[in-house]
Amino acid sequence: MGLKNESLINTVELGRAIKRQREELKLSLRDVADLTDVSASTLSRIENGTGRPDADNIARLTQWLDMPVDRLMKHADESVEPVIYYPHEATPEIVEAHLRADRKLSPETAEALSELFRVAYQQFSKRK
Amino acid sequence: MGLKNESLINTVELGRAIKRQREELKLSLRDVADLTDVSASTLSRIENGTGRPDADNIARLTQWLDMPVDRLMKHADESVEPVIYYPHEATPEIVEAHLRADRKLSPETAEALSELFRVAYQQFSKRK
DNA sequence: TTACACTGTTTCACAGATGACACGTTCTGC
DNA sequence: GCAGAACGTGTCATCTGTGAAACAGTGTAA
Repeated sequence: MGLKNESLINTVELGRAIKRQREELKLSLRDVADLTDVSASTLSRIENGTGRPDADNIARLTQWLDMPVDRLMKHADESVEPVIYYPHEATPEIVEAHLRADRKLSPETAEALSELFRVAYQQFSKRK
Repeated sequence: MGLKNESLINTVELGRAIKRQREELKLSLRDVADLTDVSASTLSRIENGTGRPDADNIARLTQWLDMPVDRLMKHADESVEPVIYYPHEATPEIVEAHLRADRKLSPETAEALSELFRVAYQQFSKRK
């Protein structure tokens, strides 16, 4: 899956956006610091893209930018592998839970598949 | 403006959403931990709403929930939203992953159930 | 020049989030 | 009954982001 050492959030992009907006408005680092309740030192680090800002500071700054946080997300759906679960069981209950949660299936379809799977599971399980 | 000691991110809501979804899918804490690359202990803390998760873990979990991060933001204008997400699917691939990972089933049984489910899924899906 | 105000950056002690691991409990199979 | 595994949670050493303050430059006015 995703590498652990690389952040899922594009903090470099955030830093650039902040600096652009700040200079556009001809504000100093400390001006923005006061406006956003982020310290000047931290703001400097963020603008330069060093480190990984915590959630609150990211929230304060995107709020000031009026930018949705999700725009900073490195969407991992680039990965070839969609979504795979590795639980420990595949009981009818679990399959049913998945089916009920599946937006693509109508409730009737989910119900029918659940029932079918349940019967099949029992059949196959008992012949062990 | 905003008080500094209170987070701008509704981590309690996040914890509740995670727990709801996890129990809906009947997954264990460690299952979700493996799926999201968030450690089990951290996940436990988040579900219980203690502490302030860092940005990466929030990103990983909202990504797993298929929930926009902005929905966790405490904007000045308050919105009331207990929203339920149903991001997951029950495609044959996913069910097959479950079956193969099921220690209680023999490989042959898992294979047979996978094939059966695959056929049934196609049948039911196409009749829309 | 001198003195002062401002800029962005860096230092540093500290608070707290993290994951590996251990713990106690509850299932589950034998 | 009895192991053994899986469950959620607690412990703890490590790591890192933080803000106050110090810092080095750069005007700017007397």
